[in-house]
Amino acid sequence: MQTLPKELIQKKFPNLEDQLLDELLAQSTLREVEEGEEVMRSGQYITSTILLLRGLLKVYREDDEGNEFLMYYLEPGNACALSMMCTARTEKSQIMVKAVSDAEVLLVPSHFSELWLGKYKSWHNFVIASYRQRFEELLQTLDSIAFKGLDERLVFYLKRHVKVSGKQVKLSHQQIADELNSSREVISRLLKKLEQTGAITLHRNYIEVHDLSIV
Amino acid sequence: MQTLPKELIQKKFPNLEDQLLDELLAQSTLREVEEGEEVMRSGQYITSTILLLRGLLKVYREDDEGNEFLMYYLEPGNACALSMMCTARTEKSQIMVKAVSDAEVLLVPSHFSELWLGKYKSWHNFVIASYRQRFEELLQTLDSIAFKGLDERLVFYLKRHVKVSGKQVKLSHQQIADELNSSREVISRLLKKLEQTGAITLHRNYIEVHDLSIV
DNA sequence: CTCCCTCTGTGACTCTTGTCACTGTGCTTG
DNA sequence: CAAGCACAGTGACAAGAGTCACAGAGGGAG
Repeated sequence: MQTLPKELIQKKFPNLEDQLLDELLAQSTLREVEEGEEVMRSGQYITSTILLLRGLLKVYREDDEGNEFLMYYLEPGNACALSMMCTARTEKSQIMVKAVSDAEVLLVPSHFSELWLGKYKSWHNFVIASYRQRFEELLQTLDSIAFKGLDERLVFYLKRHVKVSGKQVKLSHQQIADELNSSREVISRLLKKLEQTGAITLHRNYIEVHDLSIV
Repeated sequence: MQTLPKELIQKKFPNLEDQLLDELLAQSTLREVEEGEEVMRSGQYITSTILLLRGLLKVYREDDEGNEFLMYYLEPGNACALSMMCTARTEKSQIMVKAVSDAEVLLVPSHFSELWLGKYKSWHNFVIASYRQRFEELLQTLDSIAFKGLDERLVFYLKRHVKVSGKQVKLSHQQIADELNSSREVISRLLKKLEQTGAITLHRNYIEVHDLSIV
C-alpha cells in the first residue's frame, strides 16, 4: 500500500467531484500489478470495481475450453465496466484482465460503487460513460469477428495495438494468435503477406508497423 | 396516437417512480409498429430512447456491405440500450431494430432521457440495469460467434428463439441464414442434421422444435 | 387443375482456416 | 563454442463454410 495523492486521482479522473475523491481515498485500496500479472481471473468472484491509474490493461474473454480473445484495452482514467456489473455471474464464459505493463489500479469495493451511484452525480455519470464507451468498443470487436476475415482482423488488431502502445509491437506470433483465437502458423502466413505489401517489417519477437492504412 | 394508460406503463416498468411515470406520459410519444417494420434504421440519427411496451423486437448489427446478424431480442419492459447512447455515431457499422410482431414502443426524446438520469433515481437505476443486461447478452452473442462453429451457433439461435417466441419457429431457412450472417444452403444442411437427431422437425416455412438440449 | 413462384434439398467445387510435420535460425546458457 | 530452446517459415492435408447449379415440392392465383 502506498500513499494515494489526491491530485493524481483527480488528474486521471477529472470529472469526479471533490467529495467523492475524498471518499475514494478513504474507501478504496491501491494495488500495484506487474507486467503480465492477471488483475482479474476467470470465474473469480468480483467484489471490486477496478479503476486504472497507471499502465495498460487488456481485457479478454475466455470460454470453458481455454480459448480466449482480446476484447479491448483499458488506459489510465478508464474503469473496467465488467467489474461494475457485480451480478452473480455463474456462466462458464468469463473475463480475464491482464496487465500489459506495470500498472496501478484502484479497487473500489462493490458496495461503495453501488452506493455512490445514488450519492454522487459525477460517479453515476462516470459509470454510465464507462458503459457506453465499453459497449462501443465491444461492438467494434464484435464487428471485426462477425464480418471480417482473419486477415482484416489482424490488421484491426495491429492498429489497435499501435494506438495504445506504439509502432513497436513486442509480441510473438503465438501471442497474437492467442489473442485472435487463431493459430500461430496462420498468423505467420498473414503477417508475411503484410510484410510483402510493405505495411510492416517482421523481426524476432517484435513487429515494426509502418503504415497499416495502405492494406 | 393513442391514450396512454399510466397503469400499463407502470405494469411493464414497475420500478419507475410515480412522478417519473407522469413525466413519461407527458413527454414521450407512443408509436405503434407493425410486424416486420423497422423501428430504427442503420445510419439514422438517434433522437429518442426506445421503451418497449408490447410485442417483440429484434436488434441487429449491420455492416456497410449489407451483412447483418442478430444481437438480441427486446421484450416488453426492456429498453434499447443503444438508443440511450446518443453519442454522435459516425461509424459505418450500425444498428437496426425490427419488430418481430406488432408492437408498441414509447419514444422518449433523448433530451429528457439524459435529464432524468440526474432527476430520478429510479430512471438511472433502470438505465444502468439496461446497460448491464444488454452487455451480458452481447457477450453471449459474442461468445457464440467467437468460439463456436456454425452448428452450435444455430442451436444457440434456435434456443433463444424458442425462449421468446415458442417452439413453432416461423422462419424460412433464408431468414435464419441472414440472421446468422451465413448462407441458406449451409443452414439447410445443418437443420437437416438436427432433424436427423430428432431435435427438430422441418416443415415448409417453419420449424418445430422438440428438444435442443439433446444435441 | 395448371402455372408459377418461393422454399427446400443436394452434389460439386473453392477458399479460408486449422493442424501436422518438419526445417531453419537466432539467442542464451553452460 | 556447443547444446538447447523458443520463435519463425513452409508444405501438405483436413475440415468448415460459402457459392453455384439445378432438381423437387408445396401453396396460391387464376
